[in-house]
Amino acid sequence: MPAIDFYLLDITYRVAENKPIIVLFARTLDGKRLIIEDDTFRPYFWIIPKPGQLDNVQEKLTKLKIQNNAEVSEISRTEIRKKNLNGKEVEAIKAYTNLPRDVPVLREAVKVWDIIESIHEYDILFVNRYMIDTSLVPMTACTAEGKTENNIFKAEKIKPSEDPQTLADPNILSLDIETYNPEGKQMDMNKNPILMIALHGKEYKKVLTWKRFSTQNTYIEFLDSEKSLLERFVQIIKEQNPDILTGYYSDGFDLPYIKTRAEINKVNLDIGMDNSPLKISSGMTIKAYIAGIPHFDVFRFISKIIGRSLDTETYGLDAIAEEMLGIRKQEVDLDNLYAIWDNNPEELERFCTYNLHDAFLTYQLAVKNLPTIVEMVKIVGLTLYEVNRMGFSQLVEWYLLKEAKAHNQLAPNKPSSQQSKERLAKSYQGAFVFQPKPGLYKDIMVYDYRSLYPSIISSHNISPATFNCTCCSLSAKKVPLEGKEWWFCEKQKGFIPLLIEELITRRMRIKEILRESQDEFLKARSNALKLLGNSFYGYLGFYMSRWYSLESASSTTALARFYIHKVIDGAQAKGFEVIYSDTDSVFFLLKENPLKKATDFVAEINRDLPGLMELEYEGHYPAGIFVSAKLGPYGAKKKYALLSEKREIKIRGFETVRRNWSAVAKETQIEVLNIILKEQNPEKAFNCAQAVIRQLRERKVPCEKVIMYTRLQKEMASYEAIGPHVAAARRMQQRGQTIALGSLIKFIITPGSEKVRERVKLPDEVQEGEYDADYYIHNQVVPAVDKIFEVLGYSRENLVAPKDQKKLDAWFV
DNA sequence: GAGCATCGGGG
DNA sequence: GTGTACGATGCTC
Repeated sequence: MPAIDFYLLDITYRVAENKPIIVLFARTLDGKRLIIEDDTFRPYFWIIPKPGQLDNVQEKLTKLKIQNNAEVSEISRTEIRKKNLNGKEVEAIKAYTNLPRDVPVLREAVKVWDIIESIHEYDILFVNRYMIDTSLVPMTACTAEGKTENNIFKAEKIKPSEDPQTLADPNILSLDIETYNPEGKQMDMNKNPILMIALHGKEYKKVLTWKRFSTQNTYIEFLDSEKSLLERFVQIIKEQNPDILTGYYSDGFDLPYIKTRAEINKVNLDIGMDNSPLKISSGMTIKAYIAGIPHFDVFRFISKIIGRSLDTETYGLDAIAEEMLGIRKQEVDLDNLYAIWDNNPEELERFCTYNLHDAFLTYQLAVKNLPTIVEMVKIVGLTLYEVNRMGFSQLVEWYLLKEAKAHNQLAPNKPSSQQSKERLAKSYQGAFVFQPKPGLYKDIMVYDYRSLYPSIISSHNISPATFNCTCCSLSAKKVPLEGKEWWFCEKQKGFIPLLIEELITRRMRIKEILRESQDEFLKARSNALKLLGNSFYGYLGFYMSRWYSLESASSTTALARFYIHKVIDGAQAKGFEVIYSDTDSVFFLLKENPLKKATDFVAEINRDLPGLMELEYEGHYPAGIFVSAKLGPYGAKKKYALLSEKREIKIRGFETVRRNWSAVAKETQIEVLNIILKEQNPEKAFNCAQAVIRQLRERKVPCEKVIMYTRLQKEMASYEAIGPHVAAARRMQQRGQTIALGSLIKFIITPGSEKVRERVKLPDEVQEGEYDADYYIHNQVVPAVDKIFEVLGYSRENLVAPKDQKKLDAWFV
């Protein structure tokens, strides 16, 4: 029988003659598009009868028939299987139906029978069920046997290839649109047309627009209407034939916009590989699907998965591209695009450049993030489209569902709404954070537990199935939680701890290889394994989880507290001064102790740790500063700055660095920390801060350093309190600029005796030196550094009104 | 302070 | 479509 090798890109199904037919969208190894159909797979779900009712249930199932208008739902076939459900062996009936849609109908009918215990896996989408049961892995090579009919390969057998290579160098095409928008942030796709569409591929650049102007740019192509622009867009997608289509928030903006405009202009958007149209599904989250072309929304992936490991707090394209690529967006005044479109089309070129640049950034971000998402696809076993739209808990859940099949486990059900409410109402104790003592320290040793939560779950066999097992009730060690008699099985490894152990050891092996050679794909795999492994703990305590277990989640944190205390107490007993600890890390001072004493101590801790748990050396920091909290004499948690051996400053939690403070405040803070930590010269740092204050007073600070930035949080009309930024926004409106929710407001506070809001001016309205020195001193520079100097014994008054400086005998505590 | 509502991203 | 979102933040009572 003819066989064919292919990369699987996407999957859907259709119904013909009361049979479901799986449709696989693939790319052959030589780059051609291919549709494969498999009509051998049938929907099913599981029923567990009550004890002694197996035959009764089975017989009743065979007779079950639900008539709904012309449609009849029935169980076509049953099988009896021994399965495992949360640690218990059960006899379950596998009930097949004709069509996927029969499953919910029949489940409703069976649900009320009093001879059944429970029903399982009735809500797993048909195509996902297919992916799990066949073990096919998207983006990697698969093999099908069968024959070609009418350009469609009819598969009889289908499986992963012997050597399942990953699709290398896929053809990615990114898109970005610009729209007519006279109302600022408020957008109306039913009213306002698309003005431009930019497309960017590896060797492809194009901007389509429908107003002519003279240009030398060959990538700009003029059309004569929005309708022809959209038609040309469809044509280009078909010509370029991308393996992946990407955009930035294209789920929620670009593609829905294109869809709406295509409907208004009566343009056929049949860009699916089966000629089906672009589908926009608007539930609570809007999604854009194209059959056969995985749609990769970079924003979705970053905001759900990658974002938390980035420094940026906003997920706008500009901030993300700057952090991940080191390239920013082009600056244009988008608020005026509509006016220029109407009145000055000769000025449109820079908007086309801007449009293309956004598509370029998106393309680069897609290339950069694809390896990680592809590794996730390979672990979880669902399509890129699906994985792209999942959060951490869903990734874990689908991974568990896939592995459940392989381990003969039945999946527990999702909670009912009643159950989720009950789960939401419960909480438990989290991580331990050591209250730091404010101070400037030297020779700080930092150790942390490697993958603390995952390694606890694995090493202590934590899972719903192993919780308070009957076999170990007397012998097992209890979880260190007061008032609880909790333990986890010590005889039989649980399904979840087994998987997490696998993830950890797989990652350890990869990291071993990575020590020798830097390989981007192995790095991505390591990253994907880490992200997934770290999500198990959260998953166990997440109220929507199938394998939810509050006992497991709270035992994990209880053990984490136990193990971190072990290090804190042990270090103190050895004579080290512990200055800080948060969740999985401990900071202590070396003082006069030799380094060997610290390494010996840590080796001793490691000897007693079970399983995969390990306390690792994180670093030695020659200097570090911990500042005090807003209130009281104790130190602020999660707020410190360290100097590494490589003489790099590591700042945590100083909010002024991140927020939209003026440059003069930010720069002063960083400079002060640098001098204190690198030169260990508080006096010089103090003088530096005083010098800045003096320069402010003498109006020598350039205006660009005193500009403040705020993004409008509300529509202008809804502001009751007129803060400086609202006053600035009003000024901008008076000058004819369109201001709405989200507009970036730049302003400067100028001198005078009126209220602050009456002294707000826009950057281009002020002369050099025209700023309110007192305002910048007291509201910007001083708050940015006063906590730092407080630690050093300088008071706020010293800083602002320079007199003789206080002399400190010892800078280091 | 709990409970409800909105927002994010995009032009 | 064998599915329904999520976590942070602000506003109101």
